[in-house]
Amino acid sequence: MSRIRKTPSKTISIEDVARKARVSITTVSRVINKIPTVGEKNRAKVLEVIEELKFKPSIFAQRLATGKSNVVTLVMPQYEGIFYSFYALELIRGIGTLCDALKLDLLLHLTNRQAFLNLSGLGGIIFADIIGNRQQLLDVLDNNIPCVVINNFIEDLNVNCIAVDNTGGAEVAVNYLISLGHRKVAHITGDLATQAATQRFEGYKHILEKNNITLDEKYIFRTDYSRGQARSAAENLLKMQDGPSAVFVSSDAMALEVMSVARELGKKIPADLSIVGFDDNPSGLYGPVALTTVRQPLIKMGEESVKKINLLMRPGNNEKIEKIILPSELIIRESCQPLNPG
Amino acid sequence: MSRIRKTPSKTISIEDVARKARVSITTVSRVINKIPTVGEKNRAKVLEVIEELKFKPSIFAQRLATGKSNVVTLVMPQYEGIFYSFYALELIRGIGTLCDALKLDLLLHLTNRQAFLNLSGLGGIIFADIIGNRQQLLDVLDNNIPCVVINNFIEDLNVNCIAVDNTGGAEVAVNYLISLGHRKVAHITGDLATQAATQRFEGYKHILEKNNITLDEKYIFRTDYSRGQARSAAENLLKMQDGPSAVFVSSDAMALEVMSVARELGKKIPADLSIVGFDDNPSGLYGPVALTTVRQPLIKMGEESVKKINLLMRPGNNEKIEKIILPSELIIRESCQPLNPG
DNA sequence: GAAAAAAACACAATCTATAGTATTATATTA
DNA sequence: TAATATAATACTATAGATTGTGTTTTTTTC
Repeated sequence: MSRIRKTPSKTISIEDVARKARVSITTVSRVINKIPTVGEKNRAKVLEVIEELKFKPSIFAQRLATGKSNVVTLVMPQYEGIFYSFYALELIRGIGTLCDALKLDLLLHLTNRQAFLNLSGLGGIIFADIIGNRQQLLDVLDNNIPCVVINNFIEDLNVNCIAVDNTGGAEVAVNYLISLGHRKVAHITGDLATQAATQRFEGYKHILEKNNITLDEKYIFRTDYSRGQARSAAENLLKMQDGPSAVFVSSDAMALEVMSVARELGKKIPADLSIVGFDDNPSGLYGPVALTTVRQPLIKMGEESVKKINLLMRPGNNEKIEKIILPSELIIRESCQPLNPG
Repeated sequence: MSRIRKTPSKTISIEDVARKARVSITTVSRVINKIPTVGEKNRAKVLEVIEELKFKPSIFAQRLATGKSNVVTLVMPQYEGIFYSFYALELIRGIGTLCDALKLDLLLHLTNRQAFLNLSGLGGIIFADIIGNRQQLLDVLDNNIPCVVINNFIEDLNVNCIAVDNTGGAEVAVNYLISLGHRKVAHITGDLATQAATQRFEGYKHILEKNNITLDEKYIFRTDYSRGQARSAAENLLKMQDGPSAVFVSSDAMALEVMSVARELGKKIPADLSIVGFDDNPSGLYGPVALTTVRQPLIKMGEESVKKINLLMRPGNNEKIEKIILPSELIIRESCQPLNPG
C-alpha cells in the first residue's frame, strides 16, 4: 500500500523534475549546479521542466547534503532612539547590501537578551556592539565558526575585530579647532567605561600636548553620553568665567544638546563657541547651524565585516585573524569659525 | 576500507549522542523534542551526553525531516537618509523583537534590485514598502507562502496588508489646528502618487468640509516629498498675502524644512505659523521648537505582521486574509498655538 | 504467577538534495 | 573495424534529523 502523505500539497522536488524530464536525479542536480557534464539536449529539457514546474531546490536539503551553509548571522542589541537607529541602520545597510551581492543569507538577531544561537548550520557570525556577552563569543570561537566583532576591540581574544579610529578622529577634530586659532578647547567626554569615549579623550589629549597646550581640567567635562549630563556640562561650560572658545564633544547627540543650551542662553554658534561632534549623525543637519563632526565609516565597517566573514566561510581558507581600524573623517560644516581676535 | 571524510572535524550528530548514551537515535530525538515516552533514566543520560558533547541538532536536517520552516523573510528596500533610517529601524525592531520571542528566524533581504527569493524553505515573507515588484508578490501567493504586505494597501489582490491610518491621522491633525481657532489651514502634500500622501490629503479635505471651511487651492502645495519642493512650498506659503495661520505637512522631513525656512525669513514658530507634521520622526525633537506631529505605530505594525505570519505558518491554520489599518496618534509638542485673535 | 495493558525503546523509511563511482553511449585513433 | 578515450548518464551512499510501526520491557490486574 502506498504511503499516505501528511500534506496533500507536496512540494516539487528534484525527483519530480527528473521523472518528468526522463533523466536521472543526478542529471537534474548537475544542471542546477551548472556542472558541465550534461548533454545539450538533456540540459535544455531539464531547464524546461524546471521552468514549467517552478521548481526551486530545497535549501535545507542542499545544505544538509553539502554541509555548507551560507547563512551569516548578525547579532545586534536592540536599543531605542534616533541616534542609535541611524547608526544601526547604516551598519545593517552595509552588511545587508554586501550579503545580498554575495548571495549570503543574512539572519538578524535583534535582541537584548542573550541571543539563542543555534550554532549548527551557522555559516558565520557578526557581533555588533555586543558587550558583556563574552560566553557567547567564546562558544562561537570554540566551535570554529567564522566570526567578526564590530566596534569592540577585544584585545585578549584571538578574534577578528573591526572598529573605527576613534583616537585619530578625535585628533583631526581637535587639530582643526586649533588650526582655527583656538587655544582654549574644551572636551565633553562620553562614558569613559567605553573604548570609544576613552580613545576620543586620548586623541584630544595627544593634540593638546603636541601643540604645547596644557590640559586644563576645568575644560574637561566627563559624562555618560546622556542628554542630561550633556546639558549640564554645556551650562557649566557656557557660563564659565574665562570659558573655552571651542569644544570637542564626544558624540553628535551631546553636541546638539550643547547647541540647544547655547541657543537658550543666547549664545551664538559658532561666533561664541565653535563645536565639533563625533558620529556624523544626520540629525546634525537639521538644526539652525549644521554641525561639524567626525564621520564614522559605518557602511564600510559593515561591508568589511561581511567581506571577512565571506573569506572565512570559504572551505580551506587561510585567512588569519585581523584587528582592523578604519579611518574616520572630519566633516566640516557650519559650527566652527576662526577664533575672534581679542 | 572506511570512507575518508572530506572534513576531518565532523560535526556532532544525533548519532554520536545516541552511541555515547547507549540508546537509539529515536530516543535522542524524542528527548530533544520533549516527547514524553522516554524513561527518566535514559532522558537524564541523553541530556547529560548532549551537554557533554555540546550537541546542537542541525536545523537543516530538522527542517528537511519535518518539512517545516520557521524562517521569516523580510524584504525591504534599501534607501538612504535619516528619515528613512528611523522608519526602517523601527519596523525592523518590531519585527525582529517578536521573531526573537517566537523563535522565528528572521532573514533580512535589504535590496533595491528584485530580490532573489528562494521560495523553497521559506516559512513566511513580509514585504515592507515594496512597490512595483508585483510579480514577486504574485509568485509568493502562487506558492501559498504565508505573506504580509506592510504599508502598502493592495486592494486588488487577496493578500494580507497592514498599514497606518493615514486618513484618520490627517483628520486628527487638522482637527487639532481648527480646534485652536485656525481657519486658514494650508496643506503641503507628499507625492500624490503614493497612497500615504493621497490619504493624508483626503483626511485634510474631510475635516475642512466637516467644519464648513471651503478648500482654498492657494493653500494647497503639492510636492514630491523632496526637500527642495518643501522649501519652495514653504517660501511661497510664508511670503503669501493673506497667508495661512497654520499648516499641515505630509511628512516631518518637510515640516522641518518649513521651520527652517521660517527661521530664515524671520518668522516665529508657532507664533506666526502653527505646524503639524506626520511620522513622528525624532529629528523633530532636536530643533529649537519641537514639532507637533502624527505618530505612526511602526513597531506595532512590525509586530502585527509577525503575529499574522506566525499564525499563517502554523500547519492547518484557518487564518483568513485581512487588511488591517492601525490607528495613528497626534503627538502635541511645541509647534502649534491658538490663533492670535486679530 | 499468568495474562493483559501500558510504557519504553528500536528499526527502518523518509525528507531532498549532493557526489563519488560505475556504467553506457559516443567519438577518436590506429 | 577493433581498441581506446571521452563524454553522458545512472546508481547508490550520504548528510542529520523525524516519525510510524513493530518489538521488548515493565507495570498492572485478576
